[in-house]
Amino acid sequence: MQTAIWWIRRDLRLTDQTALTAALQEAGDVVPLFVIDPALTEAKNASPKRQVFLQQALQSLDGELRQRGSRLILRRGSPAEVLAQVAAESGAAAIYAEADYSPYARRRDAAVAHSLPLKLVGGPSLHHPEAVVKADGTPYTVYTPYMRAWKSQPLPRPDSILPAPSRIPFPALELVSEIGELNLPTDAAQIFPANEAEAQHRLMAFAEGATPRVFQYVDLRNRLDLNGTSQLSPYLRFGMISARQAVVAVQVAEVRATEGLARKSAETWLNELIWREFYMTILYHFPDVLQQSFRADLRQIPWRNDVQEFAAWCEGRTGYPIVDAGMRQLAHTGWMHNRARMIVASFLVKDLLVDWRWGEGFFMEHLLDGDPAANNGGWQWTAGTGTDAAPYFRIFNPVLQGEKFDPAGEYIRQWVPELTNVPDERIHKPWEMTELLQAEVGVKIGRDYPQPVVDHGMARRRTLDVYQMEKMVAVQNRRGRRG
DNA sequence: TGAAATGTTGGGGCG
DNA sequence: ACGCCCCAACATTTC
Repeated sequence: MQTAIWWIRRDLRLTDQTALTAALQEAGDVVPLFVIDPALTEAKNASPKRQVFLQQALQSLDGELRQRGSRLILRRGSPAEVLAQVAAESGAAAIYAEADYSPYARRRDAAVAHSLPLKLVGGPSLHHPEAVVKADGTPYTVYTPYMRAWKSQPLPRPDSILPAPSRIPFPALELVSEIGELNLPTDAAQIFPANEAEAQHRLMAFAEGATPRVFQYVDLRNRLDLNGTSQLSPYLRFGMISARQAVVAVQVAEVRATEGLARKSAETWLNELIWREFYMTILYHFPDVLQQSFRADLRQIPWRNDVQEFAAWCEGRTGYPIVDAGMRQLAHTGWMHNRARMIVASFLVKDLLVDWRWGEGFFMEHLLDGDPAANNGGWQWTAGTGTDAAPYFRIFNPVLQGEKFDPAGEYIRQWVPELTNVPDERIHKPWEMTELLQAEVGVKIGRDYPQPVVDHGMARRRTLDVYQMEKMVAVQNRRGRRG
């Protein structure tokens, strides 16, 4: 009987588990291994929240494995060393893992493959970053043509989703595992329970059934006060469902949709999954975007980087209720509605003129779904510095965004409770309340809730000036170098 | 997956 | 009855 290692990274599931399936097919016994890698846990912008989520998911996965005659081997250390050690201890002839395309992951895997028989199978996206490229082999840098090419590739059949194996033979060996030593907070009222069953359940609740929520996605997805999105991002991030499963589920839903709006809704959600793969592809082909703006003409913006204003943003006390609600939702739950992400990001970059990389880092420290490709893509989009980015002059007005997407102020009242009694007409601009009204509703602006950290109208004109100047300078520099 | 500034139109008040 | 003005409502342009 041959033994193989199933090296688990960001694919913490047993359903549609191509790497595990390959290991089971090629060898009889399988050692499921997760390596806690100090290069990740001690990296800049590492996230304690995400670490807890991960460790809970590992504990849950260990339980699932035990029901199938296996168990999770958890070790700490450099992956290359740990893998060599476990291979020696178990006599494993091969290591199977789902591919991972981040720059660090590719370096790490290349180093492992240099000395060990590593076989990468499948990946966190449906299509490999090299599979969806232009006719001349170069990558797409604009979303829409990428999306069309993505959809023109062969898509999985619903019956191609692999069921979770019922038995996973483990070699007759004693292998040390640190899984029992995890010291986890037991917070029963978690918003994102970290286990595969929860992920599968959420996908089902969102995309299956007679009238699945995905059929209303177009109408509700931007509403901050309603539960219109799938809230699957942490689970996709850690592969507790596969991208293939999500795509198959939404395709099936789309076929079943009888009316146009339902079909369009399913299509819109699929497009969001494709944005995820678009940004993975961008990072794969342009790893430099983690260091600097994709667009060369916007690399020298004179950011203000006011540390006190940045702190006000981080802590949800900018004085703009919709911004503060988003930031507090993030701090409290490790997740933020996507519309809120755009609003708070626009505010940080375009109202406060803080370097988008500061915001990117903060999000990485707090988001359960924090992923370098998607997070970087989103921030560069907002800053107008990225691929297919928002134009520099697109600046969100936090009051109008609030009025549009949280019309009754319910999202604000949930996360900024000090404003609970502010009337709807003032909930998005509480600083306009008269002294009398402030006294009536028990909120003195400047004492109980902050004065706006900056005037939006002034900030908007300031940013337009700065970006315009920056583009002019870039054009002149190009001329200067040429002539 | 914006918002503000500017332009146009047309109804109604008014002398 | 007519012309003038105001301005809301909508459209277009600009950032």
